[in-house]
Amino acid sequence: MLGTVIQAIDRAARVLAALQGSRHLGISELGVILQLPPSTVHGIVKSLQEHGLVVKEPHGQRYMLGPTLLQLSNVYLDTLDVRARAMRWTGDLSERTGLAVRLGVEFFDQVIVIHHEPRPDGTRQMPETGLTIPAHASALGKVLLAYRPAFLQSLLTKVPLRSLTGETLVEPELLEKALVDVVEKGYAVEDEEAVLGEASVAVPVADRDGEAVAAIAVVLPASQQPLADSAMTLLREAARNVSRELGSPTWPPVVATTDD
Amino acid sequence: MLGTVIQAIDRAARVLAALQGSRHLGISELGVILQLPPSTVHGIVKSLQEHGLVVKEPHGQRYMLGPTLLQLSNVYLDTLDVRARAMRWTGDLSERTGLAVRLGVEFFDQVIVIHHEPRPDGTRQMPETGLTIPAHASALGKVLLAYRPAFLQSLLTKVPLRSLTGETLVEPELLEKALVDVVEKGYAVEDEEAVLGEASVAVPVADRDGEAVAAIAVVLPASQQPLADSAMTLLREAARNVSRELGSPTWPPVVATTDD
DNA sequence: ATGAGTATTCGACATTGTCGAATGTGCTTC
DNA sequence: GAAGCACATTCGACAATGTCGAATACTCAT
Repeated sequence: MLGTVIQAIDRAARVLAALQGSRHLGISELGVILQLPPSTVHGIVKSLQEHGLVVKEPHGQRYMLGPTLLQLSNVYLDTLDVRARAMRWTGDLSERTGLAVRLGVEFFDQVIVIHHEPRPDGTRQMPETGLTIPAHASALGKVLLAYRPAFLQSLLTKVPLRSLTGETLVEPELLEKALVDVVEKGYAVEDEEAVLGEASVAVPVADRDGEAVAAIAVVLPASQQPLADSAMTLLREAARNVSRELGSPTWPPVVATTDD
Repeated sequence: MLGTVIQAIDRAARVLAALQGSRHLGISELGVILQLPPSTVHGIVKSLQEHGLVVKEPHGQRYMLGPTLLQLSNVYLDTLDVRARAMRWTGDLSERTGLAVRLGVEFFDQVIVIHHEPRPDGTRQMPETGLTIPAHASALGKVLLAYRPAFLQSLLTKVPLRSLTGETLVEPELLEKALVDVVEKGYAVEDEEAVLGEASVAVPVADRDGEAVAAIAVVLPASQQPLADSAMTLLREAARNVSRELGSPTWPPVVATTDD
């Protein structure tokens, strides 16, 4: 059925995606973005509104995403076995390294953070759960690309790769070379490729098939590169512990075969 | 158009709602829940899957909610003016009271937490953003019911009201009486109505129309009722500060007229 | 109050979604 | 490994639904 989706549902999802991008949009604006007549867009938006998936903004005519998405996403997070098992270990990791920790999974050509432990220094930090980062520009993403060749293949159908900073690897050949390195070393480094001034190191989490299904990263200021050996050890231990709880026979994982 | 939604989109939303309830469901199970043939359900699910709104579980045939919901909900939270403005004040409130704080808005017959400040005592607490609570069983909800009569009217079309604990108010007359009290006092109390052992006190947040659009609650153990006067003052100040930033001409808000 | 821009309603009809039948897949048991 | 059962997925006919242009209503700025 892939390739033959229900058009009305596809269009509804594209309305949500447009609102994700631009936040507040009127019917006519959505029509322009989606290349659809206003009356068609109106029908879609009203149908989504009925379920709280979109709402009209409080003082105007434009629409925005709605609260049902928040409720559903809470359930999504609750359903993730890897997240539930990682909570304790990522918490420990953050406490013992003094660093923020991210747990990420594959999300189209990106990685999405499904759990975030802020730096345990008492400062106020923006919650990161739900943030998406291009896979090739993040340590989390590079780990998943390295251990999941199908993910890399899928990504490479979408060249040109986006450049976030001057440090982002956008040449496919350079990226592939870097990913070989990741598998050899068992971890990936991100050095200002996604966010200036920010570095991170990520390692894979393996499931019961022994394949990488997630990645754990610690985040540090770029000026404090490279990561201390002690933190590296704690990072690897956390990932190994999560992997063991998921039933993984081995750690680090095997590189998945591409003909899954 | 309310009442004449696009059926395919309505069905897609109902698939999401079914997965919200039961977490993991196969096509046949969804068919039973939705009263639709498996092949129809399959088309819907595949269309949602294309956009990451549902995924197949890692080792099985059943489906679950997908990561796109997390990304979209992050944007939803980011879009909320009241939340952006409340972040600082709820943070202060939590610090100064030593209590957990919730910011909630109306969500069908419930209230949904759009921001959560954990108790600032360094203990690990479950994140509550995205949690929904029946409106009549929570201080947050009772404030909104009291100041937004249309919300109460909508709720009362859905009797019988659900009982969560032996303390929950389920008689419409008792609830309405309690809500009159809320407006007189300017705050609502929740005393083990939603969760045994848990109490909270909530006050309204007003927007530029001078109407309640959200509520802020502090959460305390039921054994520590009633809330200290000092904390009560801090709670009211936080709500007033958020309201002022939203452009409210007055605080506490007026009770909205029912013919909005 | 007026006008422009936009949202919403309405209804004809073509296209799309639906759904029953057939086929394929996965899992359990022997 | 084979068989059987439960369930998922594919296929295609056709009816119902979604689409979209025209008309109407609403909102906002001047």
